[in-house]
Amino acid sequence: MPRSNSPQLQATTAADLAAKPLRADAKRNYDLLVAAADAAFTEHGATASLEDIARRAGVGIGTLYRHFPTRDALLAAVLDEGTAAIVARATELLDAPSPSLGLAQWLEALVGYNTMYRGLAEAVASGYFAKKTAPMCRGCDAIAAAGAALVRRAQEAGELRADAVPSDVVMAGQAAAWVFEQTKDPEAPKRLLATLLAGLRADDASYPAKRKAKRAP
Amino acid sequence: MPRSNSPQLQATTAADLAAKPLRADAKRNYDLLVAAADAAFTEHGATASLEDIARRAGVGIGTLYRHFPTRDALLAAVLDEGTAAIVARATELLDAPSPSLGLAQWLEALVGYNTMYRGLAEAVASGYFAKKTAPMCRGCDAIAAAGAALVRRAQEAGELRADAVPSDVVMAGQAAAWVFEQTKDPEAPKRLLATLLAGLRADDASYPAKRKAKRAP
DNA sequence: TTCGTATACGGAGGACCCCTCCGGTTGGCA
DNA sequence: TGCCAACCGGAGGGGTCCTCCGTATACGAA
Repeated sequence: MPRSNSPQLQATTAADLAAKPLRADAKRNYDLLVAAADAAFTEHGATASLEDIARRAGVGIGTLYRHFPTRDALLAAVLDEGTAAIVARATELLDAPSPSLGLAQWLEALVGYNTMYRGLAEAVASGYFAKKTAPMCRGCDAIAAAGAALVRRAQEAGELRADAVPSDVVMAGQAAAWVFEQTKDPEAPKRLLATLLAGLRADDASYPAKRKAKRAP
Repeated sequence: MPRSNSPQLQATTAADLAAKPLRADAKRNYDLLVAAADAAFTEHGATASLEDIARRAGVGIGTLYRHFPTRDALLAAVLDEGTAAIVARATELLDAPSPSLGLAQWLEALVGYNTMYRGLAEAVASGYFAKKTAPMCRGCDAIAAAGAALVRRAQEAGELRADAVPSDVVMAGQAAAWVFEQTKDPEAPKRLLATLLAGLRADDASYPAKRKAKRAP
């Protein structure tokens, strides 16, 4: 069911970006694997057994590893559609009337994305910091960039503290997703996000936050 | 080095709370295991191999499982001291001149606690929601209660929004620790905590947070 | 249509891990 | 000193990850 050569952010996996098209059987197995992985991840979370996924797909374990050398590669392929969607949503919300409200809406969407499978927030977050070669990286970078643009827009509109770090805001979205995974309470991430955004509002008078108050070296 | 029958919160493990004292060899192996586990967790994170821990302790795997039927039981034993300390710190900070500053300081300590081993934030957080029988639960409940007291004090002092959910604040501390695990940037959780506390300040004018603004069903 | 080969397949197998079970050992009391 | 409850150790079954290589097949060329 997933897999759709989305216009932006296509070529998520090595298979896609290789010029030569896959052989017919390879393409078939690729699709079977992605579908099976989606089902398994949904059922057992992002740590579902890869051998089980191969079994579900009716394919040898070797075939799985040939197509997806790494669990993250498979995860990235399965998430392809969703990743494209969240990035698209960001560019869409770049035109929202209220920049800060747009950011808030996007963060909520980000939580939804990171919440598709159990353990996903962790996998995605680690994608941000993985070496460039990691397959997850492409998607994560795109998401981070998309979020950062929203943050900067809100800052330029004077709705967000100028000293807020864009990547922090995106990371906070991940953290909110993580909180949901732990609490299983759908309201928990919303509350977290709300107070977080409140703390990011432009009017300063910040918390005790000892800004650059480190004692001299 | 760990293990100290701390006055409050003693009897963390089944072994402690059983009236009859352990036989000499059992006690010795118990201590060896806790020490080995501390080293292994430090080195490989909270998912370190239990068989490796038994090997380090020079003890059979069966002995490990007899003393600690569950990985969480072992983790709880190893964390014993730290748990007592974080709880003690909370009661100590209950007397801090500024309630909100006291809360901030405690949250920073909480991040430190959850950051002792990689993957600890996850383990501790899941302790909050585990069934009562889980060994981790005792410690987590104590921590949660301690944190909640600090939150309520700040609320009563009018320094924190009255509608803030105490457990949310503690959970946010866990989330900050998780963020550190991901980013490996020691400043990241501090910034997160700072904006969070800023968002929790008493003066309302909250974010777009559509409080109870759901459209009618 | 047939053939040759690059490409892809599958699963056995080694390494690791979890956890249980039970025959053997030992501490400590009578 | 002797006994036995308490304790020990590790073999073993089941699971997962990942590699490697002999076998099968898709498909372009003849």
